[in-house]
Amino acid sequence: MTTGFAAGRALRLTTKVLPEQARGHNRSLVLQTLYRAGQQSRADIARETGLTRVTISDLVAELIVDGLVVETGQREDARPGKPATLLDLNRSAFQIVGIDLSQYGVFRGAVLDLDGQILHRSEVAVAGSTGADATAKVLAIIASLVAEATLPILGIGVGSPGVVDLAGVVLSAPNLGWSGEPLQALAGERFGVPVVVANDANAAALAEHSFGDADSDMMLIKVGHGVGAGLLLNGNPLFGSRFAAGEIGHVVVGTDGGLDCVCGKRGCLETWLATPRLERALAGATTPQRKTDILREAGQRLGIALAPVVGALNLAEIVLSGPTELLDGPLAHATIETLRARTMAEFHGDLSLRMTTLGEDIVMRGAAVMVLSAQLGVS
Amino acid sequence: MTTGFAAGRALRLTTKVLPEQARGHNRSLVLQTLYRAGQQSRADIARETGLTRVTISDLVAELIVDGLVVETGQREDARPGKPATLLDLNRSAFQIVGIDLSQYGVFRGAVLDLDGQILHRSEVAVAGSTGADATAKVLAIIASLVAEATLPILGIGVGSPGVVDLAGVVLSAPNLGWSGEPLQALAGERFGVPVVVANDANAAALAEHSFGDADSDMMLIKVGHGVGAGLLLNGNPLFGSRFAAGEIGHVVVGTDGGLDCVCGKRGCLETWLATPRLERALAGATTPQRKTDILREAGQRLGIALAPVVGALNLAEIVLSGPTELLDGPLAHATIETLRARTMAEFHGDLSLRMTTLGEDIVMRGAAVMVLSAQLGVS
DNA sequence: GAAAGTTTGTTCGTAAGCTTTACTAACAAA
DNA sequence: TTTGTTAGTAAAGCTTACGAACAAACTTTC
Repeated sequence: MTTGFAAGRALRLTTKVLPEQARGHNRSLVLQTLYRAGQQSRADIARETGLTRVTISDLVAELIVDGLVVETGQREDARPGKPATLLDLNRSAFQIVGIDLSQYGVFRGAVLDLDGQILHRSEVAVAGSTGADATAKVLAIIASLVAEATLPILGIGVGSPGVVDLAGVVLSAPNLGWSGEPLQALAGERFGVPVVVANDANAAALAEHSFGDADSDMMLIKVGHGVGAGLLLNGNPLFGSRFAAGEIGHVVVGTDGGLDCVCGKRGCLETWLATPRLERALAGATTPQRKTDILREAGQRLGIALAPVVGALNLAEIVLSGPTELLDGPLAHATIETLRARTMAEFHGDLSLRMTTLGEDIVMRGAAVMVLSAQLGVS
Repeated sequence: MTTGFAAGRALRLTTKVLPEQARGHNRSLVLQTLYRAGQQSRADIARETGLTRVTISDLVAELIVDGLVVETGQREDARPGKPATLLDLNRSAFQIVGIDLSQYGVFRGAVLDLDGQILHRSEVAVAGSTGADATAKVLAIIASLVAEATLPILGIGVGSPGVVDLAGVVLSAPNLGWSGEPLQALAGERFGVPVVVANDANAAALAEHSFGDADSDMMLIKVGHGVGAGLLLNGNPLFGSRFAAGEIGHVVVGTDGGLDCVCGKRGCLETWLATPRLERALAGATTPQRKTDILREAGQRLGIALAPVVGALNLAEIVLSGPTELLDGPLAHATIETLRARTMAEFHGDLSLRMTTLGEDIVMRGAAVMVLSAQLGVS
C-alpha cells in the first residue's frame, strides 16, 4: 500500500468546506471548461469534468439564469443520437477594464472582452503626478474607460508597480509616491463593480499563462524603468511573506563591484538591466561590436542573478517582457547561456527563455485575467 | 465593491469537488485541531472551526469509531454549564516509522509516536552499498523498526537524498546509485502500510514547520556531504518542474572563479560549503583567525547564492541544518550580513536566519510529518 | 422503410452533508 | 429554589450530487 505525498498535501486546509462552497467550485469548473474549449454540450462538459449530466444540467441552468452562459444552437455534425445543444460563455454579456500603471510616464488602460481582446484603448500622461494626484489620474482613466464600455463591466483590473497586498492596497510604489494607497477599495467604492489591484509583474505572468504559451510554473522578468519579476508556481502567483515577491531589481549581482544604484548599494540588477541605463550605455558605444558586448554583459548579469532562483525552484520556463530591441537578441542569448553554465543542466534540460508574445499590452491583459479569475474562477 | 484577489485565486480548480470530499476535508480539520491543541471539547472544536456543534459531534463520532479519537474525561475547571467532555487524538493508537537516508555512510531510522517523539532508533552502515544492495538495506532497516513498534504502524516515511517524484520514485540519487528506484511502491508492497518517500531537505523543512518554530514560508538549507534546500511556501513543499526544487548545491556562486567541482563546473556552492571541503580547509588553517576567515567566506558565499532567492520569493525565514560547530557562528553571521547587504532591507526587515532546533533527527521527524499529513491530513 | 441502436437532456426519487431549531443534562450564582 | 449558561443530542429541512428511467432525435442496419 502506498500513498501519494502530493495527495496527502492536498488535504492541507485551514477552513471548513461547506457543500455550498463545493457547489461554487463546480460552477467555476463548468465556466472554466467553457472558457477554454467553448461550444460544448452539457454531455461534453459532464464527460470532461467527471460530474454527471444531471448535475451539469443543473449547474448550467443556474449559469444561464445568471446570464453567464448561453445556448448557441445545435451541433451540426452527423452522428447517431439526439443532437447536442451547444453552450458557450456569454462572451458578449460583459466587458473588462484593464489598467497598466507600470509604464514610465503614462497610465494606459483598455476595455477588453472576456477573451482578453482589446476593444478600446486610453492613455493619460502621468506628468510627474504623485500621491493623491496620481490616484486621481488613475480613477479618471478608469472612468473614461467605463464610459467607453458598450456592455456591463464584469470588473476592473489594475496592474501597479511596487508592492501590493492581497486587499489591493499599494503598500509601496516610490515612483508614484504611494505608500499604503488603498486603490482597490477606492475604485471599488467609486465605480460599484469588483476591482482587483495587484503587482504589474504578477499580472503579466498571469497574462502569459492565460493568453501566451506559458505553462503553470514560470517566472516572468519585466524590464523597463526598473526590473521586476512575477512568479507563477502551480499556476498560482507567489506573493511572498511581505507581498514583495519578485522585487529582484535591487538584488546585488556578482562579486565584482558594479555601478552605484539609487538604492545606495552597488551592482544591483537594475544598474545592469534597466532600460535607461542600458540605453545610455548603448548611446555611448562606438561600434556595433561594442553594443553587442554591452547587451551580452547585461544578459550575463541577469543569468547570474537568476541561476540560484532557477536552481532553487527548479524552474523550466522564463519569459522576458520589455523592449524587444534590447532584450531579444544578444541579451537573451547571454542569459540562457549563463543560466545553463551555472546550473545543473540535467535538471533543467528543457529550460527555456523567450520573449513574451503579448507585447506591450501584457499588463492590461493580465489585469483582465485577474478579473476573470476573481469573478468567474476562470483562467 | 471590491474583490480579494487571493479569494479569487483560491477558486482555481482542476477537478470536481464532491460532498464526500468536503466531508473528508472537515474530518481532517477536526483531526488537525485536536492534533495541535489537544484536549478539547466538541464545542471547542466547533467554535474554532466554524462548523456547528452538531456537525462536529457527527464527525467526532465517526473518528471515534475509526479509533482515531478518544474521549479523555471531563474538564475540571469550575464554570457554569454542563461540563465538557474532552477529546484528543488517540495518540497511543499508532506509531510511525521514519527513515533518514541522507547521512553520509549510514541509514538511520526510528519509531516515533504521533507527536514526533522518538521511541526507538536503529542504524545500519551503508558500507558503500549502491543500487539494489542499498534498497535491500533500506528495506531491512524498515523491517527491523516495524518489528520494534509496539503499536500498529500508521505509515512509513522516508527522506531520501536526490530527486524524488510525487509517487515516491527516487529519480536520481547518485551517491546511492539509484535512478528511477520506486522505493515507495516497493516498501508499500513489502510492508502493507502506507509509505511516503520524499526528498530529505523537503522532509526537514516540514519537520521544522511542524515541530520547530518555522512559519509557513521558509527555506531550509541542509549542509552535509552535499548542500540542498527544502522550500515551504504557504506551508506546502515546493517540488519544481522536474521535482528537483532545492537542488542548489551545484549552482555557481559569484563571478570570481572558485574551486573545481565534481560536476565539472567551477565555484559551485558545494565547493564552498559541503562539510568535507570545509573540514579539509579548516584542517589546513594554522590560526584561529584563519579558521574564522574560512567560515566567514563560506557564509558569504551562501549569502551570495541565497540573495536572489530571498529577493525573488520575499522569504522572511531561513533555517540551517547541519553540523552546528561549522554552521552556527561566523558562517551564519556572514550569511545573514551578506543577505542584508545584497537585498532590499525594507522588504526583509524581519529576515531571520537561524539553526534548526531539531538537530540530527530532523529528517526522520520530517518523514513522520509526511505520514501524518498523508494519513490524517494533519501537520 | 421499419427496426434497432446511440446519444442527449430531463424528470424523479434517493443518499449524504450541513444547518437550524429545539430539547435535555448538568453545572454556577444568587 | 430560581435563574442563566454551557454541552451535547435529536429531529426536521435544505442543498447537492447521484442513479434509474425515459422521451426526443438522430444514424445505422436489415
